[in-house]
Amino acid sequence: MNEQLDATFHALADPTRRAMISRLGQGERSIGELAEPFAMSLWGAAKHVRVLETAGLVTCRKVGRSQMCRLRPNPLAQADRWLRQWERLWTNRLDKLEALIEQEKESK
Amino acid sequence: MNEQLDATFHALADPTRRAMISRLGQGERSIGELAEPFAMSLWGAAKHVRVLETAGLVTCRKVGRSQMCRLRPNPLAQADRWLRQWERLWTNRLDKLEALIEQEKESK
DNA sequence: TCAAAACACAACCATTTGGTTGACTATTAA
DNA sequence: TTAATAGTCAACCAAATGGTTGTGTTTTGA
Repeated sequence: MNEQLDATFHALADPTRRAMISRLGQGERSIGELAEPFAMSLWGAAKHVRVLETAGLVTCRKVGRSQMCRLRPNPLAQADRWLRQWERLWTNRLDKLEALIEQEKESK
Repeated sequence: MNEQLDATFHALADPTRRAMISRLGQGERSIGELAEPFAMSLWGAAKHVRVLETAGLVTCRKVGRSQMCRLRPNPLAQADRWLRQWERLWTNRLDKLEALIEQEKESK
């Protein structure tokens, strides 16, 4: 249970892996496609994908000679829940959520 | 900017540090008080506090011979914003937030 | 059939992490 | 003044991280 949070936050702590998640947000991608934007070997990228996979953030399935990866929703929701616990403590105002969603638009 | 997210998620990826944050949610604590629940040297605990501090999650001020630490709100809000970006993509329903807040109550 | 593509795997490397200990400094209390 | 308390610091250690290369293996396309 706590290990899940460990793995999730650890997986998110690397900019390469966050970029991969962003990429996967646009749809299924192969490991090669995920590796391509980075100056990194294929095997290096595959290890990042493996971290995301063992953290439960991503699932992969074999399609021909490619490994197609896609996002899984549940684990981030758990991490988000943990964070929001503190946000609530600080703000004490739930309708601040609206303002955050506005900021999110311009940051993406 | 991205380094901030790196540091924040990395700081949160350790159960000891998350427990320290929980403790600090109840109010200011000294480093010794933060170390006490763990079977860990004082210096080990101080290093965890230093990670939280350099990630900007915590600030410390010297009070007598003690170092009093307390939470800072902003960085977690940024991490939360990042996570919610994906939650939105998956759910496409903003009012699911209410259900998550319900779950949060029983988990704490 | 045969070569290239997409990946798996082992082995290796440098750096970081999470932890320790022992000696030191500064503050407080008796 | 003296002794205990709270924390700092340097040095060290084992294990994990993030990366590489070289060598397979499987699948596809020509």
